[in-house]
Amino acid sequence: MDTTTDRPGARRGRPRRDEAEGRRAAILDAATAQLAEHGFAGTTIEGVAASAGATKRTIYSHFTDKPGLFLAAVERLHRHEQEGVQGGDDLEEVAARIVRTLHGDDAVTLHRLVIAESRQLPGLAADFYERGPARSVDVLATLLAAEHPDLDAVHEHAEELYTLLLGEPHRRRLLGLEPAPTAAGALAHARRAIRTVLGRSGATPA
Amino acid sequence: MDTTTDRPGARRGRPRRDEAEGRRAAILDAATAQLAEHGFAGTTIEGVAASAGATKRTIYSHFTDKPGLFLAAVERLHRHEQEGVQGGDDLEEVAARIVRTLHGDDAVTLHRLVIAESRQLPGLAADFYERGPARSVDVLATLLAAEHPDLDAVHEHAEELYTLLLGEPHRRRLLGLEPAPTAAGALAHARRAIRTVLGRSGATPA
DNA sequence: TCGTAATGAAACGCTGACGTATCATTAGAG
DNA sequence: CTCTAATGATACGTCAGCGTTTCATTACGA
Repeated sequence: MDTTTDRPGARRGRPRRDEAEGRRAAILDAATAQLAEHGFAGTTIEGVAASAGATKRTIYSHFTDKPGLFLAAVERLHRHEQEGVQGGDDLEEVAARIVRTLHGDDAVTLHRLVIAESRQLPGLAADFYERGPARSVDVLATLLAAEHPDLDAVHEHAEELYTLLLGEPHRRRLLGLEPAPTAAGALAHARRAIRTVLGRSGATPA
Repeated sequence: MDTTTDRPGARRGRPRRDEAEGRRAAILDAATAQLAEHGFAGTTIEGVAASAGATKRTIYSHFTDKPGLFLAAVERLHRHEQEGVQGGDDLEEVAARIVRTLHGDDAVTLHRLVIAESRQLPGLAADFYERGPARSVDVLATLLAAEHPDLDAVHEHAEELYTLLLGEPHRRRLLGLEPAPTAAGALAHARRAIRTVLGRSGATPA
């Protein structure tokens, strides 16, 4: 259930260097889990503290207040996703990696969280879209243009491709209705999406 | 700002028949707005009461408790969406109506709300998917099969079509980044999605 | 070696929200 | 006409959670 649950007999006093680093990460882990499960309003600092084996004292000294903790957790998820969607050379390979990354637990959690709080924090939603979907579409557009030089409306095709790379499986992931796909499933999904967008005929295979 | 904000000099005592009906609807309107904006945990009964021009007394007598109010609001949104996605005869016409309905404020609010609370209420998420996306996919599959008899893997094509009918515009709607499309925009979007799924060539136009 | 920084443990004040109860008032039913 | 049901206005008890503070304790830096 909870891997980092309570640690009742924690030593008191100033922690060692390595402990301090791990502590901060443990707090963010616990915060991410709580935020994903209960949303911002439903998450309690004491719950995070208990789950991370820390105390409110430590959390406040690291993150100032509740919004600070929330933003730090979201920022970390952002970085994870961006690392998983970096460009490559082969369209099919990149598409498959996008499928795997975006259907993973971290990306789905981030996506769900940003949607849930989008009314409260419109800036966060805009930032998410720019750094996430919009950036992925750009990556796909570049590869599409390279592999299919005579394709028109490249950006629109790239957007359709991105939409299909998520598709209903991703919606069901957002709703918590099914687990992440396997690597093989992700590749098959990516191939199918590419074929659909390129018009089944394969339009000018490079 | 708020159309139904406070009504300080409301008459006391038992309301007339028509008043009682309108009151219940006003409470659900206010609850829906608050839930969409702040989520379940962030919504307060007193806030709903103030916004609806009612009192907690009335709300509790109608809906028992906070979850009861939440479920009633979600149920009403569900019915609205289902009314807007009923079957028709023409694929293009039905697809365009799906685009218009699902990009509308009510459907987007419902979608966002269910995603936000999906961890807390998995049953709600499953119910939403069955009554919403899954049902729409079935409607589309029936029309696809009728208009394109030699199309294979009809259900998979219908699912792709549904995904494209939402697409990135719908994701941006969920994130609150853009307004609902116009009727003309929805029709163009539907046509483009159909063309993409049918392979651009138009595959056996009926 | 010694002072300082960072933490644990625990308690505190405060605010806000849920759900209930009381009293006054008015529409509807018999 | 009388009695009841449903509401407004208001206050209340209770509890949870935020952010702070105090004291004890331990690693780190000069």
